[in-house]
Amino acid sequence: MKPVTLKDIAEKLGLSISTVSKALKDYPDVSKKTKRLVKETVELLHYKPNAFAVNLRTKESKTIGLIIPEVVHHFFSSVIKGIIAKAEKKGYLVIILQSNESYELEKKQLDLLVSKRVDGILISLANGTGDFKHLNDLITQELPLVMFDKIAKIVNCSKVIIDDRKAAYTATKYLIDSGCKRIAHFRGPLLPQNSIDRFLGYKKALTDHNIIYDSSLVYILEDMSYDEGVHFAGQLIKDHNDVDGIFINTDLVAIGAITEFNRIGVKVPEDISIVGFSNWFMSSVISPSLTTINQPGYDMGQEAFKILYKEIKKRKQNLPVKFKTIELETKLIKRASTNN
Amino acid sequence: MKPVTLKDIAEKLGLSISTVSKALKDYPDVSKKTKRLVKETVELLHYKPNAFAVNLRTKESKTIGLIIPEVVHHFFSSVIKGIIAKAEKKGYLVIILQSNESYELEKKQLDLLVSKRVDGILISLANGTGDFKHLNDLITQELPLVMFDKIAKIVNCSKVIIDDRKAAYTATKYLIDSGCKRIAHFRGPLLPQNSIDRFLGYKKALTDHNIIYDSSLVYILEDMSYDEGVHFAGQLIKDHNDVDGIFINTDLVAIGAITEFNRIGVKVPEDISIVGFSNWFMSSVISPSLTTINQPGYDMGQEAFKILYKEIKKRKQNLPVKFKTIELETKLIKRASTNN
DNA sequence: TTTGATATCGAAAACGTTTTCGTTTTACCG
DNA sequence: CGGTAAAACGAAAACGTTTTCGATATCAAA
Repeated sequence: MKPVTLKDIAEKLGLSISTVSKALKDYPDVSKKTKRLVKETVELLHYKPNAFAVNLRTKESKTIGLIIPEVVHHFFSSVIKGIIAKAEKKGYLVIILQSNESYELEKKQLDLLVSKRVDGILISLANGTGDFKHLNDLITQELPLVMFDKIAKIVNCSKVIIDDRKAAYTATKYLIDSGCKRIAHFRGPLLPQNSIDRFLGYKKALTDHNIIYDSSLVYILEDMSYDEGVHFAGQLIKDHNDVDGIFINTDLVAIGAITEFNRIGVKVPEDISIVGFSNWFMSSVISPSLTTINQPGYDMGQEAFKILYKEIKKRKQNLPVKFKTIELETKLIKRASTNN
Repeated sequence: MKPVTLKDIAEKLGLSISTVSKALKDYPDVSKKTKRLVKETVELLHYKPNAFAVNLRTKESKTIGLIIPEVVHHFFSSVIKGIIAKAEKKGYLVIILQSNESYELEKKQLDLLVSKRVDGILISLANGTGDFKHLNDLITQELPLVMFDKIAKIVNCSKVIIDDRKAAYTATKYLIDSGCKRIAHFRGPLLPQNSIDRFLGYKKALTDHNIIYDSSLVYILEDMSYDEGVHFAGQLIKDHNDVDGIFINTDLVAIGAITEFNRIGVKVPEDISIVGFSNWFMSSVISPSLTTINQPGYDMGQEAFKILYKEIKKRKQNLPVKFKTIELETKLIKRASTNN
């Protein structure tokens, strides 16, 4: 019941292992006759090359690693889908690991992947990640690495991102244009670049339109959950009864907020307008439906893999690789949680 | 810049490769002194065992494969999370593939995984899968296989499921108990076992409560999407103006239906009560919130991996494995889309 | 000192493939 | 038929580990 090997085929055909191997890879120094013979026998015996041996010999696993903060998440699962779709086309498999937004775990997972000797790594950073040695180590090891969405600008590798700052600016400006004068912001934790950029976009939109920035209107959320949305919506109303708009870092939180406003009788958008971020499917369904920024998860996954794939190929041929950053377009999706 | 190998350590220490290897695995025939020495040098040189070589030698990859119909799906991403959480604890990595509800693709992905020589496979069947040869082949190859959620009863392997029939019965009975007399059913495609079972549960609940089963009230959906929910909700109203309840195969469709009913002025639950299935997060948020059956995705993932892990261990020791089926509890979540 | 036991180590095969390089066979031309 | 070039094949090393089994070193007891 042992699996069939090249040796078995060679013996059955009275050939050498080398010839069989070469026949299968269409080497020019094997006659058409034997090639045909070998391929027939391969079919017959259901031979499958032993991936372990191939890996060892060729020093590549045709496998990449993917680390994301959280799997149960509309945006990230779209990314996953984009990645495995593209990867499959190129003959790569994808190992998925979750950092749970923890720096320690992220480090451990990264280590796991290099031990497994994946050919490259895609990563979206955990909120807890403020130190980047583990990533820089990869780069000095010359292991292809591409960061997407939650990136660190300081790390020298390829990246796939959106312009969070611009998108946040657009979102906030839309609130201003629709008549809001006093606009709050529910932002994410302090470390991640995207929550910083979204905050900066929000702030710039205000000052550009002669609205004084008031730091007491900015709420720092920890885990960006539905429950936090509920909580801070209530809190906001207590703290500031004059707020007429909120730009919220992520849709899930915005949905929590809308639910809470519905419950306590704050009318959206009549009393308070809301713009979210990411365009979760849910956002089109909640009532009132949520105006938000569309974040192209699927495309981001595809692009990230495409870059990684190119870098893997370059490295294999010992060619120099130059890192690049591509920025994907976002779009404001206007719905019912804002006026007009 | 070559990676450090056992040989490097052996040379540096004037030992043999065998001794170094054994020192690292705490063989009893290596002195404490050399063990310490070896381990120090391992730290010093940052030695990491070459996984390819280990795989080849030990004939195992410490990797499992996971095939699901669709990644961007609340239930399935919960399952994924449960699986990788448990797998990580046991030192296993998870390769995820997507069948896109296609039988052909499912077969191809399965093939990919066996070529990669994963140690075991977890699978939830595609809607299009009606033939099971590809699965039975795995079993004769003695490759551990565990099916979950969307299973085939006929395939002889371990399974993790819920009692779809009972759950559907409960859901339908709840509609009846809350006063519905004429209850429609939006079911899934014909092949998958769970859409069959849910239909049977629905039917039995009706007849057990003296409601005549009317096949014209059963709508067969193809891809279980939000859009289908919208479409069939409209259709139902046209076809039967006397319907006062619907049991819908899955929450996403139910949400489409609710949205459509809201739009065309059919009141839920006053005019029509709705019960869904799966308990997507979204269901608690839509208005009216959706009464549904909770399906424990995370637990299902964990259980599935636990069984697979045991089977892998058994096989390794050449012990006989007996297949088992575990059934997880479901729960009716009462919300606002039903009376009372 | 010899013996036997025990502790410590190393040689070597094996896992299955890829690839280089040398050897043999075939074909062709003079 | 001899010679040469091309075509077809095979031997063997290499990838880095694990593990068996035999070899050596150590030490106590006789």
